[in-house]
Amino acid sequence: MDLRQLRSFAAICESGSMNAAARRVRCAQPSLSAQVKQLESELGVELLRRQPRGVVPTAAGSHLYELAVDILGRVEHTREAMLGWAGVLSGSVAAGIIPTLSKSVLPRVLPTFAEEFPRVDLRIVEAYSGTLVEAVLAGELDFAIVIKPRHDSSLTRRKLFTDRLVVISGRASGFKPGRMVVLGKMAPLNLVIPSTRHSLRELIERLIDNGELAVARTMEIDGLYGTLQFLRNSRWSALLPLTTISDELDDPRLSVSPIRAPITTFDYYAIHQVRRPLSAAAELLIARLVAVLNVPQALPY
Amino acid sequence: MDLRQLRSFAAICESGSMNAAARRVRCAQPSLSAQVKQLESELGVELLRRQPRGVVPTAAGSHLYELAVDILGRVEHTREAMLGWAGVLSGSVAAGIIPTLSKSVLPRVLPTFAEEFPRVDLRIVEAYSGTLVEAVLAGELDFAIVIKPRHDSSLTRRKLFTDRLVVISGRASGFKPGRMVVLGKMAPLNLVIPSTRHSLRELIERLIDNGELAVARTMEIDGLYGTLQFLRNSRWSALLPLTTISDELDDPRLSVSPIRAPITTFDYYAIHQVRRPLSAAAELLIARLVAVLNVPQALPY
DNA sequence: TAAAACCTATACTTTAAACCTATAGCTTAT
DNA sequence: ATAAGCTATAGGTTTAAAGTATAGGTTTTA
Repeated sequence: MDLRQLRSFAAICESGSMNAAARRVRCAQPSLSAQVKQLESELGVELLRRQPRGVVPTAAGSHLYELAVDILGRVEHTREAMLGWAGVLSGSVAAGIIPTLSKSVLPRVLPTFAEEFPRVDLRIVEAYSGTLVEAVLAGELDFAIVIKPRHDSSLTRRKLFTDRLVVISGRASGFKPGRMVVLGKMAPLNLVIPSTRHSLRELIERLIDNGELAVARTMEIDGLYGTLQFLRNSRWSALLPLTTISDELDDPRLSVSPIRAPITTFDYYAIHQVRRPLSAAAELLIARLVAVLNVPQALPY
Repeated sequence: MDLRQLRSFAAICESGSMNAAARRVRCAQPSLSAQVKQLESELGVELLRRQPRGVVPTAAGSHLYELAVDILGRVEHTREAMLGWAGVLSGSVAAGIIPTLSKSVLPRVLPTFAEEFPRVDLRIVEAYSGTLVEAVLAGELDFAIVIKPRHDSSLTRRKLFTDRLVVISGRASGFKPGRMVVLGKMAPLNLVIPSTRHSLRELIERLIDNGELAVARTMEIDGLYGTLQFLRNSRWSALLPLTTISDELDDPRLSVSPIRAPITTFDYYAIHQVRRPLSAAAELLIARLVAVLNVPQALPY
């Protein structure tokens, strides 16, 4: 009987399926199958009832789950007690982050964080909000930072930061950098918009539908780098979060225009499972991210 | 952090030395060295202070020891709970037994025991009392069955059975099988005696010194099979426990004579560490041994 | 009713880690 | 001063775990 076996077994019980648990524990499904089989062989008891839709713990399996959770908790407590002895922040953090934020924020946070806390095992997943929410719910991520968290009773949400959209265009389009604009008074734009998987797509579409933003043509491009590269060489524009393009503010081939009206702000939220409180390391990582977000994004004009 | 590492670390703390712990855990010493090193590296704390005479746990090491013992105990409890679910006796038993008993008793107990309890991991060590006591004290054996346990406050002793010496001789010596004898009235014997490592040597020497047994010549032979083979082909005799030679009672080349006087009885004791109570499996093994010992050794004459 | 999707179990290969032997380096007894 | 005892390191071997591919079976869908 091994800690790894107990961890796997607990994950299977909590996931209700070996496949889901395999994704969560980040290993191949046959490994879990073999581990459970080994456990059952060693203990001489059937632990899981294999069913077409997954697995269900037997009475013995449920009992083992209770005991295993207790043991695993104590092991974790022991590890933290020992690491606390040395005054070292430790643990593992699996965080999800939307591409919008990852481009500008991660490079400013991760290097120092990783160097400052070498015993913290970091895993960063970049994906769209929907994917991240699923991953958090499946237990694959400790937390995620998203824009529009869907309401779920098993999720805790915490507002981190309010961002604003800006108009970013190629210089060829003739916009004067730093000049505040009122969307409704602009000439119809050639607008690059993200795919529907992107949370901001909805916000942008609403502006257009409400007549607050006139568009001549639209083009759907997914991927920030591709969008920016296209803008640099064209007369097209895009609506992007200020945070996202903070590195491009002084790019001579781009023009960034803050929006005076209408209100185009939106919020970033951290979400995590209610039943899985964030570790100290995770809290600290969030704090670092927020700190970088709060650095004033003064337009340098 | 692994259960194996915790087990090794606990054994090292209890042994006070990696070498002693290696013998106890039954592995090579470098393995333990590597495990501790790995543990220290992972936890970022020095756990053991290496000293010339062994190792001493640091403050962090002592704390880890407490936590590890708790965890290991719960793991053991979990295993037993699961095995109890299936109604299977299990565990591992390391038993020491003196050659005097092993020859006649083990063959009658071990086969059925091993078959009846397939999940019990058996280890039987055959050695003289002194060696066995040391092994029990070192934690290498769960218990041992010996004749004259030396008094030690950390050992628990339990009387199992009272045995008696008999005179066993080659038929050529002219003794009538089954005829009870009074040692003092016998003609001087050519007597085979065991080495001083043997617990019964002292008892036999006392008989001689007290004049209760007259000997013409003595010969020291260690090893039961050698002694019996020699007796079969000579006019020599030996004083052996009745239990030991119960299989030779109807050997036509040997003659066994019970002793009427003086008292030549002695006792077998089970010993184990006070701080390590016997497992259910160990208790059962002892019970089986006693049961076989108590089978009446009626002389078939 | 047939096919597609999903889940678990097995066979086989590859990769990783743990173990063992031998030995060096050091300290304490004899 | 030499021998004995303890821990640490190096190198080679072996065992065990993980991964890929796939078979077998059940439910859902077209």
